[in-house]
Amino acid sequence: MKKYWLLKSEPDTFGIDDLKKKKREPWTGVRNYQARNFMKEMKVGDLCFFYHSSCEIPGISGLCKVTRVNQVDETQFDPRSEYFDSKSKKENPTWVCVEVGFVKKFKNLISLTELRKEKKLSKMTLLQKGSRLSVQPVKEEEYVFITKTFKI
DNA sequence: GCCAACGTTGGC
DNA sequence: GCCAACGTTGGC
Repeated sequence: MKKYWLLKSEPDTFGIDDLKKKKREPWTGVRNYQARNFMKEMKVGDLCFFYHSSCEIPGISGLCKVTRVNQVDETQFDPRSEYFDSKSKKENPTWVCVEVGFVKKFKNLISLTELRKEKKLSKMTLLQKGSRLSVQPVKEEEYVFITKTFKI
């Protein structure tokens, strides 16, 4: 059963255009257990909305798909990385991630403001008050509604 | 195990 | 840059 997800990224650091250029990218830098656990649930072929956060117009910028699962996030072992984790052991890495591949960039970014206008999306995790998870599940109905409602 | 203090996220 | 909401840390 294919599942749907949403991944947040700051476009100034790594946006949909960067993924388009690189084609594939390991989703490193997640340092929240709940977010990591969702990545552990992902299967190859699952689709993920690519969300731009902390920027001028936050919103969903495109689509990507899971291309590899259970990847070790190497940044946890790099002392120069901002994601370095001194407590993580090579033989049992704390942080694992998935690799994602570019699928498409939406013709128009679906802004957070537009998403909030949709009553059918009111239960969406992204739109809940105080929701900061950088990796979150998206219900199939939500995925279908969004891809049908907006010109992507 | 509680909880205050601190750090981070992310919209505005 | 502000600040609300949430997560983590560490003393007790």
